[in-house]
Amino acid sequence: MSIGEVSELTGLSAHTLRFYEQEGLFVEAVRRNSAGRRLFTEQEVGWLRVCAKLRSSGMSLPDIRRYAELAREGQGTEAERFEILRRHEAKVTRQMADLQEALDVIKGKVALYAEHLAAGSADSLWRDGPTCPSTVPAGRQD
Amino acid sequence: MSIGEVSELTGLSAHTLRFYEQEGLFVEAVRRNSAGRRLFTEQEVGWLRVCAKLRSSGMSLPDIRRYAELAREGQGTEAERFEILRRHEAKVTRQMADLQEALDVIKGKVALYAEHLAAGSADSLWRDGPTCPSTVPAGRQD
DNA sequence: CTACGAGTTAGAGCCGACTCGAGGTCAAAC
DNA sequence: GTTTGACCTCGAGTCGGCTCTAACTCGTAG
Repeated sequence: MSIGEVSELTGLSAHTLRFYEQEGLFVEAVRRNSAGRRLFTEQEVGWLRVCAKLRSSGMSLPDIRRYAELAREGQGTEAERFEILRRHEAKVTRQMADLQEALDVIKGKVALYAEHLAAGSADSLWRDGPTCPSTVPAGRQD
Repeated sequence: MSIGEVSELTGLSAHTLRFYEQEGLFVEAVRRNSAGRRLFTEQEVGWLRVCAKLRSSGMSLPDIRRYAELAREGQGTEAERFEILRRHEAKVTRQMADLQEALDVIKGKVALYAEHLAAGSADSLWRDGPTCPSTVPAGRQD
């Protein structure tokens, strides 16, 4: 497969694929054809898809590289690879919890605004005009 | 409250607080004492905590600034503030889904390794020595 | 034959959000 | 009266991960 095809299949730009090769993210050296163009295997596409997930969940390139290095070395490195994965799993789980916390705050504010806006539009049914300055309650609304 | 106290309370560094002021993230101009030092109110601490959540969930500084500007303008801007919040809520929800997808992939691999390692250690009970080269099965394990 | 499209390299540039450093002011403690 | 520590401003530096550019090489189609 050419770099363009792999780019299509993985959603990673050709630039990024070359960059990843340079960064040592591939498990095996990328093969080339007679003209020096990269040739990718299905297996590499699979690996790149995994890489994409690791990246999108915040694993750093050095960590992915380390993992790839271990996979390259093969047998005997499983324990460390496992460790890397478990650490990342924990990290992502934390991330999700943080995000959920933020989401709760945001939802709280959204609900507040929804209420406020509903009340506002109810108001404008009673009074006349949108610029009517109503009594502003104690706390500023931000 | 001094910048140091607010830093404590919000978890944002003093550098970051000054930076945020400069970036126009505060709803009102930050007050100063006679010596030119910043004085913060409880309200501002509350807002900064919200900012921290917005940031940690990936809202950009320009978006937070916009929101703060609208809050500063006060009445009549609620609808747009609401919109900003709803858009961000949707974004965070998407983020969580993506993260969950990545987490599923990672968990799948973790499970695979757990299995593999359990089998490996079972092997080493039967054979003698850790470097014994067993028959490598078809697919490379990465 | 030449134009096109898809690839190649090395290296520079970009972006957001901090983060840090230098050099200075001020108030209170010793 | 000087030392400490917390603060100030301004501007530069950092970081990761791309992203883009320029100049070049191929192989094929018209």
